[in-house]
Amino acid sequence: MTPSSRRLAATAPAPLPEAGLSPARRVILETALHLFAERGYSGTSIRDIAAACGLQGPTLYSHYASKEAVLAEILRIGHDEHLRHVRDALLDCEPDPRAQIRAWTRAHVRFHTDYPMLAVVTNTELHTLSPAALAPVLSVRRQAEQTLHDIIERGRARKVFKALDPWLSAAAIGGMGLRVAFWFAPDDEFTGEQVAETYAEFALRLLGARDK
Amino acid sequence: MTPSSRRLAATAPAPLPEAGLSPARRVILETALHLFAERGYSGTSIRDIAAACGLQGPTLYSHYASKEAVLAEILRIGHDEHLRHVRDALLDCEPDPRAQIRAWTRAHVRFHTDYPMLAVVTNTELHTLSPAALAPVLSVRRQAEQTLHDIIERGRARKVFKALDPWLSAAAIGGMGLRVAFWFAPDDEFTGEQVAETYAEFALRLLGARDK
DNA sequence: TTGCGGGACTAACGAATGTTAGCCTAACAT
DNA sequence: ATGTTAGGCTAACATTCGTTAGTCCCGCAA
Repeated sequence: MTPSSRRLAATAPAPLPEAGLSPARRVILETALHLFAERGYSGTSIRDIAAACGLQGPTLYSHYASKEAVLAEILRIGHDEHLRHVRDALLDCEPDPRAQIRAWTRAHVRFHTDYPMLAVVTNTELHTLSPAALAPVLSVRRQAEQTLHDIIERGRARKVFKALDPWLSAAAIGGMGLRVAFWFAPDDEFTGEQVAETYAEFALRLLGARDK
Repeated sequence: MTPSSRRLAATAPAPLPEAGLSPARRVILETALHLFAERGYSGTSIRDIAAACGLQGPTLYSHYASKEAVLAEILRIGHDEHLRHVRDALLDCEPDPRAQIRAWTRAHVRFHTDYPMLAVVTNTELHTLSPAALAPVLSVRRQAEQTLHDIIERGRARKVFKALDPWLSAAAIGGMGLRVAFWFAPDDEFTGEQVAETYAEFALRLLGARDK
């Protein structure tokens, strides 16, 4: 919502939450993530990425088979991390649907505040992937969405939510969280925690959650 | 939120809500809009657009000075139409902040359901514009946002909203509406009207609106 | 000392990019 | 008939694209 000449507010990518990457691969991935987030995948050339790493273009092919392979790994890491966020949040959470919505939304938002570039690329460049590379990523995505749908359905069945349409409720909660990645910056007026907390309350209100 | 191999659900652009376009320009703009929405600006070549119009590449330069000029006009139309939506909605609306939030959100969402491709490009490719071309578009964007902020502030002052942070509330309402353009399709389970109506209710709940 | 592999390099390929220049045709008002 | 204009064409430009091939160098194990 906040207009600016930049595509997203964050100015540097957070370290990738992925173990087992060789140092060279890590540098390439994080540099590519930075450029993809700011200029988009098609707007970034292999030579752009290499130059920002202090390398020559063809050198990247010692580490990745193609430009698309770089994007595919970024998208995989992004979706894995998002799913891990929401799954972990639900694991240590009371079984009350209100607590679960709170936990899910907080985790969802925290992913977008803590990894804004990863989140932006994850959500804007999905379509760029070839169908073969896309399938496993979409599967992870669906799992994260399913957890939210399940919580809403359960809350409705127990009459703790006076939700309007459950599918639209999930779309709204997911959508408002997605957008955070574009305007959030670490040195903002808000901390990631504050945004997450507030959005969790928004989600509960939106679902018509009964007071505890 | 709905995963698919396509970037957005809509399959064809709605006719551009702009009078005074020569027939040739209109065809070019709508074709370019279609391609930009699906593949992005950088992922679409001037020859792609021309071919989809049944033309040769260089012919486009009889109508637009550059590829960027095509995008600039699309973005201008998109932002103008969005602002017109929310402004018109507020004009025939009672002065009650609840009615105004309802009207604003409905208009916001309707823009995204009725012109999904325009909305997607408008929100995805803003950053691609050069600073000179960007400035007037950003100005329009700010006006639309300001109307929402004003309503929220007014509702808080009159104690009809028990809003949490007003800026975050606006970001959440705007963000959940933005996202609609990506999953909405005209032959969906929902009509645009239903989505708009539901999201308007979401907005009121999110703001903690007192019952009338 | 030798062998080897990781990681970097340059040169080069064919294709595609945005754009310019120059020309042709059909329609229409004078 | 004439001039004008809108709208189209082909040829060609310099540049950049993703990618491949082949080479070199450095560190380390045998």
